[in-house]
Amino acid sequence: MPSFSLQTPSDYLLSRDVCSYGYFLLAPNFWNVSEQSLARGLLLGGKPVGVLIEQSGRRGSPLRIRLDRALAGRDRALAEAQLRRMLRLEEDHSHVRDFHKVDPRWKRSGRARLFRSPTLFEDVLKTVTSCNVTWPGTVTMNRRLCEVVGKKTPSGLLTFPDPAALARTRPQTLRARCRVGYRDLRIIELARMFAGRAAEVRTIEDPATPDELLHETLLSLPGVGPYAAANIMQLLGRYARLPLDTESVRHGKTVLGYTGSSAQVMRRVRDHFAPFADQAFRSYWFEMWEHYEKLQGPAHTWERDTTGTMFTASTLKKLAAGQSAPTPPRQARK
DNA sequence: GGTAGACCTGGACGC
DNA sequence: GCGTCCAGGTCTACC
Repeated sequence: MPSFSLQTPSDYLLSRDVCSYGYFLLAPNFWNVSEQSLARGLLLGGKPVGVLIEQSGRRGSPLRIRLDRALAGRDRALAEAQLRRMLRLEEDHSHVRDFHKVDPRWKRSGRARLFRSPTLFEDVLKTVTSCNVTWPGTVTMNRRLCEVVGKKTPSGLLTFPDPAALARTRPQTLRARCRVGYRDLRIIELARMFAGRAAEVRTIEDPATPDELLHETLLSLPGVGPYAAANIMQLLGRYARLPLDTESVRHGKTVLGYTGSSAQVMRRVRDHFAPFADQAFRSYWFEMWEHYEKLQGPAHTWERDTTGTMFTASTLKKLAAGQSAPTPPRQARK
């Protein structure tokens, strides 16, 4: 099996830094709990390749990337760039230290990096498929998008659909087979914008774009409102805005002890994290993540098809109340 | 600028 | 097993 190694920042820990955001539970990602490794397909110039990512030994040790087909120079560079994006390998130790200076609560565990997708397009689609739907619905939509529009690698792993393929897909197919509902036309429009590298996409991808303009541009995308725009911003490494949703209200009420209407609780949550300034999202997120781990155990022990499907409001409510969790649904959080 | 209602799916619940 | 209710963020129409 062809393989190569990838250097990591001195504090990098695969199990902690992958299992840090719910997208690690969404297809085509597959976190193998017993092996503590991540497998998925990547698309390199339209051609699929399966990758298996492992880290043996201590934090900061290099990653071993096993491939299910050999890669030539350019494809190898493309694969490496996608893996670096997904694993946030550009966020080095000094970057992590900056966050821990603002919020020292996470210094001991070392939490700072948030898992994301190999491409911005996949991050945008994963965000759009997490809106106005419960978590099991997001899980289903991503799995079916990969099964129906994604490609199979030589070893049978799946890739996330590329924009060009999704742009060619009929809305009825997305609705009937991928269960995306009314999101069908919005997803196709997004795919067209990314496939055609629309001006909006170039603005969003440009690291020099100021936060305000980035936010406005994201809001102009189909299917992207205030929650999705703020979430895509954190996925781009802009942590000042909070993607406030019903989970924020639940966190505000159950963990922070706030009372009042949803709008009032949301305002208090936003004000609570305002002192963390441009690190607000990470403080907010790791507080919520710690709460999930208290209820479900460490994230690196969550199986995609069982624990990973259980993040529904009612399950969390029951778990928080100390009741036993119900049997998980057949199919396999943010 | 603020608000009400439609959009669609699937889980929960009652019978 | 079936029917009904409800959760979930975005978008449009309307005031």
